[in-house]
Amino acid sequence: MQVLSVHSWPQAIAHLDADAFFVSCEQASMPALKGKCVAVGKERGIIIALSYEAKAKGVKRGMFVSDAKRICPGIIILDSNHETYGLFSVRMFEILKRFSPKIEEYSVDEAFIDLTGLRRLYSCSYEEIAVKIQNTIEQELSISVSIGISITKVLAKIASKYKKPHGITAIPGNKIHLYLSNILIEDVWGIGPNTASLLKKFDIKTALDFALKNENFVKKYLSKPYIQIYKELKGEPSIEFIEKISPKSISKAKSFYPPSQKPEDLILPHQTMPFALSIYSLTLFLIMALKDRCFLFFKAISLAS
DNA sequence: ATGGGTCCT
DNA sequence: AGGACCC
Repeated sequence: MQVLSVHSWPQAIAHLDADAFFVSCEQASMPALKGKCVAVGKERGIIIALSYEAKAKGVKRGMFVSDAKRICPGIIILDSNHETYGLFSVRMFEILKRFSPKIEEYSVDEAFIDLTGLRRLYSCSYEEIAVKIQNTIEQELSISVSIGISITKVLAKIASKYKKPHGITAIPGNKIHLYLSNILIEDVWGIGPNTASLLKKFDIKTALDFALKNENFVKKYLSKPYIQIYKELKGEPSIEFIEKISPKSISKAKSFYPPSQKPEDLILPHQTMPFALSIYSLTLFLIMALKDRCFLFFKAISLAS
């Protein structure tokens, strides 16, 4: 089997993914819930997050609460509390910033951490730095995380998912092929159902099958994002590391049931009022928040159907 | 499933 | 504007 990259660590990118984040936050706030079947999503009647104990009983995300209770009697269903999750998230990123100045906040519960060159500072391997990060978050926040380390973002993503929950997986450049052969093409970050089925027509079933194609093939059939993924799978960094997440737009959208046919439909039904109010409060919020940044302006406040 | 995003063509 | 993909 051929080697995709000869160097072990030309750079070291970690991807951190919290385990069952929303439920972990609830369990950290209410320790009596630890080790139990717990889910979040009571208010809408649909499960949006669940503990590993509940997953083991076959409860799935998107399930009706009523079905979850049937499959898993005794499951504790909680209202979601996004403000709390946001606070845990902020504290988690604060911890990460103690380990490296270069952090990408990818979502509430995910981050990329550039660890390149930090082995000397910590006098240990990249994998051991990841263990220190994992332990610190565990001790200070009572949140369990999984961490993957490799030489590109796409490979770090694969690594963090490789062992979960509470896993640490390091994929050095000279061992990429050993891991990619176990990864289905549809499980690669950025490869959705459409692209996966296209690639399967060319007999590409695993991430390794894709990485071993020649570049001309990839350029012939696929667009830019997929060429980047292809390069990253081979160990060549192509996706930019984004240190600051500043939203380019803020919007509020809602669908109407039944679909609106005429302008009055958007005004008359009383259930559209909360939407009108939220647009109004969003506008007020933006005016307050952007007051002293005169280069920002409203391009559109839209109603979507 | 749904709602909020990004990037690319 | 529409498509594909992400969490």
